[in-house]
Amino acid sequence: MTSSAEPVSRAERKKLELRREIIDAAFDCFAERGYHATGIADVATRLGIGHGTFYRYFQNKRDIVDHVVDELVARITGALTAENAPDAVSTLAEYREQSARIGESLARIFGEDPRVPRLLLFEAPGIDRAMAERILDLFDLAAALTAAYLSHGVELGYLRADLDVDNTARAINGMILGSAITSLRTPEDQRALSEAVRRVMYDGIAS
Amino acid sequence: MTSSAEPVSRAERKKLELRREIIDAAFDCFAERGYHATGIADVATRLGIGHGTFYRYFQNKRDIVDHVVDELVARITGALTAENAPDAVSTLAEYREQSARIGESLARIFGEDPRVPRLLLFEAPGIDRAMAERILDLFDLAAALTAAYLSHGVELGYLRADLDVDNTARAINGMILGSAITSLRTPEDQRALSEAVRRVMYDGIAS
DNA sequence: GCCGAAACGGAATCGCATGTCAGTTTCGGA
DNA sequence: TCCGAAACTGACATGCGATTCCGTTTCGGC
Repeated sequence: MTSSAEPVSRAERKKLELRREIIDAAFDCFAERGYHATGIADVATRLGIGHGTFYRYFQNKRDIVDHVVDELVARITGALTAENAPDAVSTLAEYREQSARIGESLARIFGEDPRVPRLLLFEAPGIDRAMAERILDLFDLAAALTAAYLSHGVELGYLRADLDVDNTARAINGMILGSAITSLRTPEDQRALSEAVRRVMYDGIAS
Repeated sequence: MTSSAEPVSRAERKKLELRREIIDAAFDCFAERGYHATGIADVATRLGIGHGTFYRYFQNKRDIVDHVVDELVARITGALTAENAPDAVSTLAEYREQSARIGESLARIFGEDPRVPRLLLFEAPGIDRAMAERILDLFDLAAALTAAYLSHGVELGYLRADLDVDNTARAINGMILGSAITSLRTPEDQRALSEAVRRVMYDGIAS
């Protein structure tokens, strides 16, 4: 279920492996020096390959940044949805636990590796209109998930009946976004920050 | 008190005027097409001047974006501090009013003109390390102001005594940031969104 | 070991935006 | 009206980085 047809040939595997290494190297470069400041040659040099080789794996510079972002988006949506269906819980305690769990994994993805917020929030939006839209789509997706989560809480009676789920979802996601950005400078007190977020949230939305 | 020495000569005034028009045109271009996608020639053409003239007013491309950002930062810090000293209020009602007022003016700056969030949040961070730092500095400044504001509320007893002012300030600013980003796609329900933010805030932090 | 195909590398190409500069125009004062 | 200074202009020089392309190397099968 992970992938349709596993490549068997030895060469095939090597190829896929290099392809992956290129994506990783590009991620590094883009996050460190910025998209516009890194040349294809930089990415190639980092791997010790000729930069002509790059073009055997990707169409062009724009192409690869899409793949890099694909990966990050997949990682994030994975964390957001994995075993975290909004209707998987049915007690208040479980509900809070789940929210803590989601917060944890998001904080891990964004907080443990500063390259992630730096690329997604700082570099990507300035690349292109299309890329900016992708990032906004990601925000919308997150907002929709959070809203579904809140809706469920309202239905179960854990949250205020008059809660404006859509806008509150955006507000909450904004707090998380703020945490991610803060983590760029202050990777330390991630814990205290997410505690503050949760505190604002729950003392605010609990019925 | 606005400026030290007013230029008198007719020519001087013309010069300053053009200088301003260049900044405005650059702002337009950078926000619409993006910093990297706009050339000096684009800015010049928009004003109907030769692009060589541009260099009589600004050192280079990097120079002007700094001036554009200067202006926006000034506008924002102005809104944040003008007649909004955290200790200017002494009743809960006034306190809420002030928070509403600050929220209003921020929402106006960011919401009324999508170029502002687009440039500050989407374009600027990807220009440069230095520019990214400037944006982070702006966040830090805002966090400090919000924190001071919260501290005052705690002292007066309006807010929870155990409030983690610094981190809560970041969380709150995150909500505002989220609103600004949302406004890029949905300029309509700005009202409902800021109401949701205030609701989360007050029902969360009031003692 | 030999061969053909596929992968690789990096010199060469190409386009483009920045920044310069020398000729031209504008303008204020005499 | 004339003059010199300052402002303006856009053709040009430059540099840089993305992409191409072809000679070279590697590799798997025989």
